[in-house]
Amino acid sequence: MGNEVEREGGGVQSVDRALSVLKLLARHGELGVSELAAELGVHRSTAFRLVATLENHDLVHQNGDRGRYRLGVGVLRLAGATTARLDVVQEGRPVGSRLAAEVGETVNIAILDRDEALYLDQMAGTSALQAHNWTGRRIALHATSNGKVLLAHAPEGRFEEVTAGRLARYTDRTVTDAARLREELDAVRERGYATAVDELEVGLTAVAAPVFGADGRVVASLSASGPTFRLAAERLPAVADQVMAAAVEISSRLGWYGRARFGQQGKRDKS
Amino acid sequence: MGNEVEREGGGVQSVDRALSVLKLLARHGELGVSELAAELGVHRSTAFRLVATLENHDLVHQNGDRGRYRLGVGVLRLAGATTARLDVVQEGRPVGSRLAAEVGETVNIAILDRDEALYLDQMAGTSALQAHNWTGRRIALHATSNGKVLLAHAPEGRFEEVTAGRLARYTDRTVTDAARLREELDAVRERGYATAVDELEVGLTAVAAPVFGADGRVVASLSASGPTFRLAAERLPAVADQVMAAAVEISSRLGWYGRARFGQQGKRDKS
DNA sequence: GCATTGTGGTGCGTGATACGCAACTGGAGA
DNA sequence: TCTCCAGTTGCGTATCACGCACCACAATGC
Repeated sequence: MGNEVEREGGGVQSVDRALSVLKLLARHGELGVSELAAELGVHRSTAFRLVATLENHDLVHQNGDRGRYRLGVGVLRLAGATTARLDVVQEGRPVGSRLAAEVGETVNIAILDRDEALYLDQMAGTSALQAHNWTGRRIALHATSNGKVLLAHAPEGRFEEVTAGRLARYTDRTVTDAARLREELDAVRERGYATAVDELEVGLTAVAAPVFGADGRVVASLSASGPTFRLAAERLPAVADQVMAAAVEISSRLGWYGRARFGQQGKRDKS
Repeated sequence: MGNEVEREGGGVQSVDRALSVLKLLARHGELGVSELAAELGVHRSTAFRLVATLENHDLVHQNGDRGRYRLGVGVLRLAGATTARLDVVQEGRPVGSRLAAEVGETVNIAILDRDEALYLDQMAGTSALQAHNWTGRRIALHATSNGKVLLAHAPEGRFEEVTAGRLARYTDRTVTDAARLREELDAVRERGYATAVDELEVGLTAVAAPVFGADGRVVASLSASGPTFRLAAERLPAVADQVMAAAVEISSRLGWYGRARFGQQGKRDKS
């Protein structure tokens, strides 16, 4: 066949196409059979059978009787199972909850997803003011403490990708200069934690530390965040110590036996 | 047409199998190629190619180099797009936020997902104590105000399914008697709202009202919830009015022009 | 240490199957 | 009413996904 479209997915053709349908729907929100067919480069009937199969599994949902298609609740069911099964979340939740109770602030767990931070779980603190819930959100890497931690430990090259375009400015304290960001990331690796004060939102401060997997690579970031007036500059180092300790404990639960670089010996998890 | 009514997945076979893989992983958490092949009733190589295709789209993730498979972050990406695109969430968020500000309590939007309530979105209230975030959670129908609303307006037969087994008890005020639950659901249809006081968790009170779609059926439930001492019995009717008004506004945004069909039980064909 | 058993992973030929075609249906404008 | 364009569906055929056989590697047993 002549115009072979760059076989991005590889593997089983029809499955590949079906998953592409999901991605297209994620991007465009709502598409008709003909539009999908055009995007995939297949006949309308083929596209129809793909969405019909997806619909049988509740992964897409049709508007009205002969309407267009959009993503369905089956996706949400899968997502619930995904976060519940992810090691980081499973191991991180009890530790994170304790940390939230200790510092009295909201605790988040985030992972690196492409060029953004993906927030997986959130544990509410005890204090009055609570941040908006971030679970499932994806936020730029340069404006949050979690993002800085993840970017600081990301595979080489990611930094260049992120800083290739312009860095979005959220407040007047957002770091938008690539050189300054690089310096800060160096400091993050050095100290073992990152901070973000009024950088994503005025009045919001956060501290984050890396969580290591069994292979020693950073798999997630753990943060505590709250209003800047409660997380004042002089309190940050102390909070950072608590966050780092919690992050190390999660790491050890994930099978990380690496060196205790930050002066904290992780408790060993049997099994 | 017609001979194959039973084909569970129907449609494209390989896609059907791939989606079954996702469901199996959701249920079991972690499976190897051979286990998947056994579950699907196909050859190992076939199962392998399916997961490989899924992996190319980040929907599954392999543990280690030759390890087992589990659901991947691609699912979370899709889920983010799903909730963002769902009509109920899109139309409900502004209204829900305003409601949260008005009553000062946490507002949730939930839909009926099989025999559970699926919480789609949450808008934080202004008050001190904030409930834990429920977005993405799935909770039993008989113990929350949202669940009661959804169950009260669910297709006939759902009630029997839910009450077929034993109803889980969460607190000593949880309704675990099917007959009493049925009475309460009748009242919910009558009044147009549901309440749950200390039924899921001691100290937690909620009020919920139905959201109607363009076709007049209940598509979601809107609730306000907070600590019982703030949502005392004498305040509940007033809060319920606010919640119902907000629910009606969302309904009208969804194209619902009818009047609330409170007390309508017409769809019943009991035999 | 070597065989054994099991796993994930891979070329290859072939027949089931998923595809494109074309005709159908039903709603929306003109 | 006609036309147009969308989502569907029956059908024959060539494609492509399947099972087979086999490989590489790890973890067992002896």
